Amino acid sequence: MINLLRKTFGFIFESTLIEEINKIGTLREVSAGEELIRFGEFIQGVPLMISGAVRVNRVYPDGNELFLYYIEEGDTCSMSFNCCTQQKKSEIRAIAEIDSQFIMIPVSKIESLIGKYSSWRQFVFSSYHNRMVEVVYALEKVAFEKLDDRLEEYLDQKSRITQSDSLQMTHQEIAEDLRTSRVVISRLLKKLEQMGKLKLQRNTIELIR
Amino acid sequence: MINLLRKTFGFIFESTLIEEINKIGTLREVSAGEELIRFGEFIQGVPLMISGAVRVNRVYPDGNELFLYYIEEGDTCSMSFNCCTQQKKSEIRAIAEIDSQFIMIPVSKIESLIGKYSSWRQFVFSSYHNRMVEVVYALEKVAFEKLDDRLEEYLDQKSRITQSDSLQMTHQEIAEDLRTSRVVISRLLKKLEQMGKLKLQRNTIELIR
DNA sequence: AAGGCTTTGTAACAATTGTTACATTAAATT
DNA sequence: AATTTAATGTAACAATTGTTACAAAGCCTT
Repeated sequence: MINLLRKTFGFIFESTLIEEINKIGTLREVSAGEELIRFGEFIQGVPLMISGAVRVNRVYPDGNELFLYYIEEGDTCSMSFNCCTQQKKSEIRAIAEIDSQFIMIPVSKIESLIGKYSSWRQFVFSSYHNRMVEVVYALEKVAFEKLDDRLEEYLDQKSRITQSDSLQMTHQEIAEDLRTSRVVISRLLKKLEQMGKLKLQRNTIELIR
Repeated sequence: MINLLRKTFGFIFESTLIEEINKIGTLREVSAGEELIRFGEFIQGVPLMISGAVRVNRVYPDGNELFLYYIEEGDTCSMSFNCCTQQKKSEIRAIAEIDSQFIMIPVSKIESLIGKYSSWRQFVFSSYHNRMVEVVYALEKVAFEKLDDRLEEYLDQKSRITQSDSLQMTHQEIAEDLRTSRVVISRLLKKLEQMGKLKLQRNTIELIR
C-alpha cells in the first residue's frame, strides 16, 4: 500500500504523513457499479483515490439524485470530509464508475492529521476548492447550455472517465443523469448519429472521433 | 472594531485570534451597489462579513456572469480564499447588495492564521462547506425547477437579503440573474400579480404576504 | 423456435421558454 | 409643458423540451 501512496501522493505529502496514512488507512478495491458511500449512513472515513473514478451524487430524501462531480486519482471527496467532522449522516452517494482503488482514512484520525501536517491541510483546502469549481462548472452547463450540447459534453466526459469510445449505457440512464426523459435523449442521439458524431447500437453508443 | 469582531465572531474565535485579527485587519464599509472584489484583479485579502449582504458572481472572460451565493454576517468568501493562497487573479465579482461592513484580512497573514489557530481552520473549512452547499442548492434549482418557481424563490431571497417586501428592481435585472429574457420575466410577473402574490409598479415589485 | 422482457424508434401533440416587434406608460430632462 | 428616455405590457410566433402512446428490434430464457 505504501508504494501506491508514494506514487499518487508522494509529490504533495511529506514522507512522515505518507507513513502515518499507511498505518491508519485501509486499502479498498471496488469494481464498477459498487457503492462506496451510501445515502443516509454515517460515513466511516474519507477516501483517498489511488486509481479509477467515482461519481458523487447528491441524494434527496424523496430519492431524487443529482450528479455533482467525479473524483479520480489523487482526489478526495470534500463533501464526505465535512460529514465526518460534523458526524452527520451522508447526503451523498458515491458509486464507482470503473474499477477503482482508494485508501479509507477513518473519521477518528482526521482531526489530528489537520493539526499535524500542513501539507494535509493544503490538500484538503485545494480539494474543497477543486470540487467547488466542478460544481460551479456543472451549474454553468445547466444555466447556459442547451440539452444537445450538454448531451455531447456528457458523452465526452463518460468517454474520458471510462477511457473508452464505446459507452455501454442505455438512453434511459443518460436521461436520468441529464434530468430529462428517455424519448428526448433518443431523439437527440439520433440527431447526433445523423450528424455522424456517433453510432447507435443496443446498449452501446460508439463515439466517432 | 474589536467590539464588532467580538459580537460577530466571539463565539467561534478564541480571544487571542480576535485580537490578532483586530491588529492585522482593516474595517471597511461599502454602500449598496459597490464592488468589493473586481474581476481580473489580484485579491487584496479575505473579507469577514460584519453586517449587510454581498452577492458573489462567477465572471467569465466573455463578460457573462453567474450568481453563486450571498455572504452575510459571520461569513467569508471561500472562493476568494483560494485565489489568495494561489496568488491568482479573481474569477469572481463581489457586489454589496445592501450597505455592508466587513473586515479585510490581508493575503500575507492568511497562512500564519491557518497554522496558529484551529478555530480559524474550522471556520475556513465550514465556510468552504457552506458555500458548496449553496452552490449545490443553486444547481438543484436550475436542474429541477421551472422558471416560475425559480422566479418566486428569487424574489423571496431578494426580500430576505434586502429586508424589505418592496423590491427596487427592473424586470431586466431579474432576467439577467435568471438567465432569460425580459419579456419572459414580465410575463411571469404579470401571472404572479394576477394570482395576488405581488403588485407591480415601475421599478418596484411589492410582495404581498 | 417461441415467448417474454428490455431497449430503441417515431409520431403526434402539449407545455414551456425564447424572440421579435411594437404599443403604452411612467419618470426624468429640457 | 413638451420631449426624451427607460420600463413595462402584450401579441404573435418560433424553438426547445416534455409527454403519451405504440411499434419495431434485439436479447434472453425456456
